[in-house]
Amino acid sequence: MNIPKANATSKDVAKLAGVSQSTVSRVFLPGSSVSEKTKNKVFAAAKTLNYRPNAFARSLTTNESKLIGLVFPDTDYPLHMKTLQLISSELQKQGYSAVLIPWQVDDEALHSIPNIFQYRVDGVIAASATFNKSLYEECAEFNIPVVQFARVVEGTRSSHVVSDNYAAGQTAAKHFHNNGVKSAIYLTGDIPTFTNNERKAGFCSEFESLTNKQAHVVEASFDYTEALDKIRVVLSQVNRPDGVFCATDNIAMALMDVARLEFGLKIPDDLQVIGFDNIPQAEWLNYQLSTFNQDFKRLARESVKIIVDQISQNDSTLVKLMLPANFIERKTTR
Amino acid sequence: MNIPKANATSKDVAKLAGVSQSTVSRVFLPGSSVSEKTKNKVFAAAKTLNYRPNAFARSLTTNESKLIGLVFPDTDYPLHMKTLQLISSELQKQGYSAVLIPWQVDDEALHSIPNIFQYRVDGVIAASATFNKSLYEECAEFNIPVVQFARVVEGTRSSHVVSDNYAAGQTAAKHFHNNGVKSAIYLTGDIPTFTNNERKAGFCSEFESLTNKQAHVVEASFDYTEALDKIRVVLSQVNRPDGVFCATDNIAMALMDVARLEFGLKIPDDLQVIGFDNIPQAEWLNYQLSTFNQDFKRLARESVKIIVDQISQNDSTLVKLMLPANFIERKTTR
DNA sequence: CTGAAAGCGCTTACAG
DNA sequence: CTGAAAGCGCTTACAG
Repeated sequence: MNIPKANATSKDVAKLAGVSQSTVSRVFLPGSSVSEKTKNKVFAAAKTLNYRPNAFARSLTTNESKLIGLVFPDTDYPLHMKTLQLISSELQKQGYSAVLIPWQVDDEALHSIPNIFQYRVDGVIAASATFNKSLYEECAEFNIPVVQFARVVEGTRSSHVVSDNYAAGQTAAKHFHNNGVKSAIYLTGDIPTFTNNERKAGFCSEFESLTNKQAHVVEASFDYTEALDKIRVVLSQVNRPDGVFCATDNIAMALMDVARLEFGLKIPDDLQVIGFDNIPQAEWLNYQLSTFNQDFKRLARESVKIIVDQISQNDSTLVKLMLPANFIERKTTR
Repeated sequence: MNIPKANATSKDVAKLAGVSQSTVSRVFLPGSSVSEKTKNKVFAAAKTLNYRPNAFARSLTTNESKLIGLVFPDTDYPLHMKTLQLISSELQKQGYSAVLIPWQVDDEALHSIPNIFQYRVDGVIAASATFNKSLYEECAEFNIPVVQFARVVEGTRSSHVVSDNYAAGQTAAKHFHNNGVKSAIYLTGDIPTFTNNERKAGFCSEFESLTNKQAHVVEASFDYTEALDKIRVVLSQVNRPDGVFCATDNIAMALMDVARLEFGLKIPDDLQVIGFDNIPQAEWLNYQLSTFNQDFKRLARESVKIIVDQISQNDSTLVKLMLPANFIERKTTR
């Protein structure tokens, strides 16, 4: 076995196959007119030399990189990995690859962005809710389409694919009402996001219109440990709530732990809980949390579709999709 | 405000600044000799035109892409996101960007790899334990260095940075012995990995040499739900174990849930549990799991350092690092 | 269907 | 310190 040259070029392949370099190029371009015979010769030569077209050289002439920038969150939420997984493999199906744009909120933002734009990504998928707007401006400046995944940063104009958070909030309120909840609260984290606000608004307005009572909003934290103290305050109140809709499953679990372990409350008898996200822990024996499931697979597919369409058709139409989030009833509601 | 041209080139900048194109190029190359004066002229022009050097064109001449392929796991384990985060920002500090190589175990493997090699990544960091060897072979063929992060695929020759799993296993055994555990088992998942085997070996051999009793190994699943039944079998045994070292925190939590909720066992009184990974849930009120913490930050830093060194010095020395994993004692051990 | 040639936007010896 | 020119490995009109 002879060792193939580390990096064969189309020229090398051409020489070995006895054709011109442009012919080799055509062979690797889908839809070009090449005879079966030369095609086979070229493939054979390419195989011998272990040839792969150089994507950089291609980008230089075609002016598209087939690279999508992926802005991803800096938190450790159990779902994000799956998200990345889905987006990235969906991208691959369409012939694109994903370049990571890590986004640290507390970073000297100016540094990481320019870096990434040296690679001329064809588009950006943003799966982070908490980053600032400079990225959007930067993209606009370079005419790079961006689609927001499962969230929308306020004050930005871009396509997005999200779950219908408002409707989810309404559904939660209806369930509480049907299950006899008298005093409800919306327990949320400290960072306001658009999708979270939607959930809150849907929940509060629906609960009020149904019961004529106001659902209070309590701001704790998206971090389990940091949320604990606020939760203790809530459960110590004289008129303790008997129904809590939580902004995330994570918060819901903090609530359940404190309620059961420190206040000796029974769930759902003394307290009904609904979460949001359907993280893996939601179906654990100890939690069995009623929650909302987002269709991440479809969210991924749709956001990739949008970005690819915008790139290939050079169409800057803003697309905003809102997919239903399904209520999963488990054991924390009656 | 005038709209800057979407994609200014060094030529455009040169014209505006009144210098040659090569001078512009030098200005953006660290360590080139350019006078302060022309440097400023060029920077000004670049700013006006919103110029960014085109990384693809650069790659074409320098023959390095400043891109690192990142193979990441297909599971939803809570730690992986943090891992990605750390590696990717560490990479950024060194002037590299990360391209995602999603790895589906059940994929027509041949399809996704070649795709990625069209981008000529300078190196690969593999953070997935379960993928097959073709990637390694592919990398070898193209002379691309790879370093394995926190795991090692058996039968591959490549650098790696891992925690000292054997020592962790020993530590767990010592703790059990000191705490009076009489009957110990190692509870693991279904997919054998090198690091997991190390943990098991360290635990079993140490427990035996300490107590003269054998520690049994039970194979359940890395998936919470799938692990449940095997756990029920274990706890139903006549001589139920009083100490279980789990391959992951995830399994440990499945064990705790079943033990407490279905068998009414008290932890740590009736059963002592040690996990591995220190996932966020380990410090939740309901678990307070004693476990081992891997220094992911350092693992990330070291693996990036190795890959960058190998690239820049074109040095193919295999580096194998083994960092200590710290035992975090919480409430599931006495 | 195929080849020769120009060009994509850089870097890098080579002169000066 | 600076400029003119070659070259990196492709794609893409343009001829034939």
